[in-house]
Amino acid sequence: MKKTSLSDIATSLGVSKTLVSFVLNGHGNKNGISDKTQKIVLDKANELNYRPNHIARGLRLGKSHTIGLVVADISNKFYAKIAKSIEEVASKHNYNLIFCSSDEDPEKEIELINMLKERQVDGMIISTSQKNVSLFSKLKKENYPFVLIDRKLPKLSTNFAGVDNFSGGYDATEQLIKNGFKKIGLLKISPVHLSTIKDRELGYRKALKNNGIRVNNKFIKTIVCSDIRQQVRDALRELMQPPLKIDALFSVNNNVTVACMEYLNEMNIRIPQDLALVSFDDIDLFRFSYPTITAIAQPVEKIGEESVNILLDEINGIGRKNRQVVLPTKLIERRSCGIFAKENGIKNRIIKL
Amino acid sequence: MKKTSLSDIATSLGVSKTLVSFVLNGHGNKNGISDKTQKIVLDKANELNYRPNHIARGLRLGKSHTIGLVVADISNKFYAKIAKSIEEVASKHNYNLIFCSSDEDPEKEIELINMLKERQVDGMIISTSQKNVSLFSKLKKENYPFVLIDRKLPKLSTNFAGVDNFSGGYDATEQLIKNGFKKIGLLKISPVHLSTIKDRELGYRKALKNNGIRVNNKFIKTIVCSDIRQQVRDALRELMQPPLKIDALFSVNNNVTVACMEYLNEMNIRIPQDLALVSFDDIDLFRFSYPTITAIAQPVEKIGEESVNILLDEINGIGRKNRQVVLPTKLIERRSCGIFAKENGIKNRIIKL
DNA sequence: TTATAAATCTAAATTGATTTAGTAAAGTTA
DNA sequence: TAACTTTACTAAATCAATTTAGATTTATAA
Repeated sequence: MKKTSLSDIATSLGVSKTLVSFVLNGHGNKNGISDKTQKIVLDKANELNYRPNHIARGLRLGKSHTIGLVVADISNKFYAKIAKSIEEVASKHNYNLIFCSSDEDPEKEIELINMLKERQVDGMIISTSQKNVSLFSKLKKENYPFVLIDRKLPKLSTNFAGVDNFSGGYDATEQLIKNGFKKIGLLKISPVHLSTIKDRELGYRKALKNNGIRVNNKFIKTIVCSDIRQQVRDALRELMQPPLKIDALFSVNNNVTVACMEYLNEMNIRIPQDLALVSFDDIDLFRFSYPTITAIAQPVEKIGEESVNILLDEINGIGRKNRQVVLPTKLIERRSCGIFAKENGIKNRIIKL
Repeated sequence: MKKTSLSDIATSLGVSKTLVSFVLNGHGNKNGISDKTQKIVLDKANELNYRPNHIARGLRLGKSHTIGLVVADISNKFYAKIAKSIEEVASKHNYNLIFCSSDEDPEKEIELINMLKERQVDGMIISTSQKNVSLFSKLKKENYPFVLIDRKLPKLSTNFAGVDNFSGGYDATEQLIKNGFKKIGLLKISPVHLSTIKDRELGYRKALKNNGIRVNNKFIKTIVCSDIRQQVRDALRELMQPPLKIDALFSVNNNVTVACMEYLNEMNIRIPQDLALVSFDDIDLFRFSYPTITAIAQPVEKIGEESVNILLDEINGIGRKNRQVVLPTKLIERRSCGIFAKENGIKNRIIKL
């Protein structure tokens, strides 16, 4: 059963393709096609179960009505949720999504973006792993519409949708300080050049400083994202033993946090009695884990929504260039940050189950 | 900066498009293009930063090198993981993915499949919500390559990749029986016509029967998927009160299980002391929750992998039709099913933290 | 009755790549 | 040197739609 094309309809009715195209696109009246003819065409299209060939139309119009989405890691629930929200909003506007994951590999990201260009996507939404600005300054020069999400490039002005990571890092750290902790470690994740990681660390440093605590650089460890499990083990081992002996930890990434929980559980190190914990990114697991985990929540749906809106505006030539939407984060207080510390005194932290 | 096309290269070198096409597709030698000319073309393509227009090529070749993926619910971690694995395997074969979620709506599913056809995807991978067989028998008649995943249609022979849900349901139930429970409830999820749900229930029934326990239909409740939270509450309330008073529960869906945990926690009903629990689908959360949750794990990566392989084989006209890959499930034993029941006697179930 | 306007409809170009069926020129052989 | 082969290349059709510029036909007005 061959697919029905415009010409099939035209031929079978003995009219021109032009006429059929006009009618099916709703331009019949505008082009003075009689109502009778319009009905005949519509009926025939229906009868033959006509479906327009989107590729042919795309070629002719130079538009694919498709958005490319490149996330850094689709297995991360944070990005999965953003992807879902982007898909939803895009499909409301009749745009489709081609989605891909760069797996934090800048080279793969470049390849993916080239692939998406070959596929003539109308625009892209990207959470970049690039250190260098060149990929995106080129894209800007080519006038290719794109929006960065989550991570921004400090040296380049682009469209952006994400959160205020500095405040997030600040709030997380301050919560621990408020609860009486002073020796607060920081686990960040490589690549360290990412704006998100950097800003969260700056927030951490500022919070300590504002509360009269000296930053100890030995308390700050970097986890390489390809080997989270092992590196978290090593880092925690060092951080928790003398001479460092931290009593609280701020983890800037949910995958790192989960690895921490795994290790701590294995070692019978109690949260928060032996080590208090605050994580960036609020994932489902943190509500149900033992103990529940205090986290900095990001408005994921909102980020997805805004990014699509900005992109579609740019595609349609509406609005200004280089729009930056920076959304607030929210601290979700749970058990892991030692919320009972104050009541019971630091020496004798107790939590209720 | 306009994009470079084949003609641009041809014109700027004063040769034909044919020649350029031959060279860039590696058919230069086959078509007797001299090495010198080939080099000139390659260099020029490089200089002009030529990228083939995938849409134009797709139109000409009648192939888009794109696979459409329709899942029932992308926010379900189970499908998210399958999607990731499919994307990975597909991209290895140079295929891209357009992914969409039907949100368990059969009408939306039909629309999505039509949309994917308009976009000329070379094939589709679908976890269907259809009750009716007609959509897919039509697709078969049209010779459109597709593979069903997770859920199959008992009345239609198609390509399929998924697990043995009957055994999964059987194992889950038997585990509870082994641990001394006799009043075992079942929470299934609507729409109930889905093969997965049906088979899991059959497994549950068979396990009870084989162990000499009469099936009590009042122990079986259906949760409507659009209102999981409330319906789980109502169902559990009824199941746990006299006269039913179940002591164990088999939940056939991870979202339902999470809702159960939430409710039980709220009500201070202890797992497994007051209610033992086994869930279908092993998600991260179950490893870290309090208590940890016994679950029937599905080989998600494998399902994704197999589905792509079957689809690409069909697209390339290799292999037989209607291939069915049924993979085994695996019971992951954790705390929630009362693993200490036997040691301590049923009257005095104790778990260690 | 003829010019003009309005109402309907169409031929052909276009989009960017692939591919079939060639051509032209140079080289080889009888 | 005519006939053939080989080498190196190209014109034009094709895919399925959209759209510009115009062609008919009919109706209206002078």
